[in-house]
Amino acid sequence: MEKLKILVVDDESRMRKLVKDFLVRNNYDVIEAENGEQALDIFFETKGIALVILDIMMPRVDGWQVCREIRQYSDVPIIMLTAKGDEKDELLGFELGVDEYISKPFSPKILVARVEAVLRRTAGIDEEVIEIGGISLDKAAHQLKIDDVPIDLSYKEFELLTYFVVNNGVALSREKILNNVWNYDYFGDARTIDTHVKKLRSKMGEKGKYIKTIWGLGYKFEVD
Amino acid sequence: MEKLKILVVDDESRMRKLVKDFLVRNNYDVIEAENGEQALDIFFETKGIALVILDIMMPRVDGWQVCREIRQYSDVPIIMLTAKGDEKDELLGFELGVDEYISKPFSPKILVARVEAVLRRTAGIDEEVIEIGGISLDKAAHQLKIDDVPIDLSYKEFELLTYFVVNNGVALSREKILNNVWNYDYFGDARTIDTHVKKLRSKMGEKGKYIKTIWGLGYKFEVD
DNA sequence: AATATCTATGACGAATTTGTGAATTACACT
DNA sequence: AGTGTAATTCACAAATTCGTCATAGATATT
Repeated sequence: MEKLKILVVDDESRMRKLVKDFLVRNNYDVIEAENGEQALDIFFETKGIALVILDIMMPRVDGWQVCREIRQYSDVPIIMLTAKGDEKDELLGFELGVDEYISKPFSPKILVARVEAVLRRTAGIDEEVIEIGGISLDKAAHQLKIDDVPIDLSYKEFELLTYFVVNNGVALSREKILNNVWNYDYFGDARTIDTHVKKLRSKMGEKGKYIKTIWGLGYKFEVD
Repeated sequence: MEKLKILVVDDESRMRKLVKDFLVRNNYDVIEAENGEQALDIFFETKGIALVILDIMMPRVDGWQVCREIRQYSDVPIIMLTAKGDEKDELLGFELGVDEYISKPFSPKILVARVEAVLRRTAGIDEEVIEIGGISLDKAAHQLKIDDVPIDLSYKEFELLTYFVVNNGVALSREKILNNVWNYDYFGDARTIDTHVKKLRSKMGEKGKYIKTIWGLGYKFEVD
């Protein structure tokens, strides 16, 4: 998965650096803006910003103003940096559609925890679909689509294919497959995997060849 | 629209009364519990609780424990009442899936604002009429129409069909269906779902096929 | 090239799951 | 209590899946 982009807006460079450091260390991609105008410019010119962290207190165009403008066009989650315990701020913020608050001063852990909570709440909802090489696996619907054509799989077939796709490019021994797709208490014939692979390949048509046989070992899913 | 039910859990009756008053004044229906066990009993016996407000500090079964137990079966939004500025609490809470915090002491406005923010975030699907593929479900009137022809359903049938439609395209296990359409304390035969599905399908005529069987898993509502 | 080992495939049947009609129970309203 | 409706359970039929096996084919090793 790609890194998520977070736009950090604060007029104090010291504060920006602080926030950025924590986030970068947690594998986010951070873009900085040092005032409101710049923030809006960057936001509307940059695609795929997953979250905006806004300081309220900024000269000329303050955090509220930035928030309002963004909200006219976007539902991107917004976290506000606020002075400790200012209730009026929080109330205004909820009306403007702010997702979360962080009071200064804050600890790195709180920062990261709230960022992740917000992202989980917003983006996390439908991360249930895996797509690769024209193959789409919708875990929620338990549905395979190949080039947007729905293809019915049995329960086991779906589980097996999901396991293959999640481990894209990794060679999997039969034992490993049994332990992960079957219950641990299954002690039957490992050859049953072959049979399921056969069915998968035939149901998947042209794309069936993505399930590769590794002689003497097992199988590997790989898109050319 | 009906009043939303909020479960308030706190061992101090003074605090419960305080919270209740604010919420009642804002047109919520408040249920009280004075300890963790009672909270869990009430929660799992009462249908349609839209939000739980939990005090962390309670004797015997504390707020965390209650939160954990609820989260095993339900995604109901949870707000925690916490002592001011306790970071460790917040961090633990995010892991447990807490939606929001309110530090004591708090003002009525903050309380109501956060409650509404959380409900707005989660309760999103609250339309009166759901329409999809020629099927129209009027929640208020408890009436199904198929191609504008009214069709009478029993209470359970309507609830079940609503649950299917709201989760359009999502595979639902029998267990999940039981937990959401039946009360949490129903421990009867899951096959009763089959019977209701049968009746639904037959009453829905041609559109009955939208309720699909997922062999070895459960059911899925999906319009082709 | 011969041999041994591993994999692919089609067919079959046991086991499991689901569909369905009928019987039973629960429950509200007279 | 009696009636009628809805909800649940039950029993059996129908459908589907899963694993095994036998055989054919493929790959590596000598």
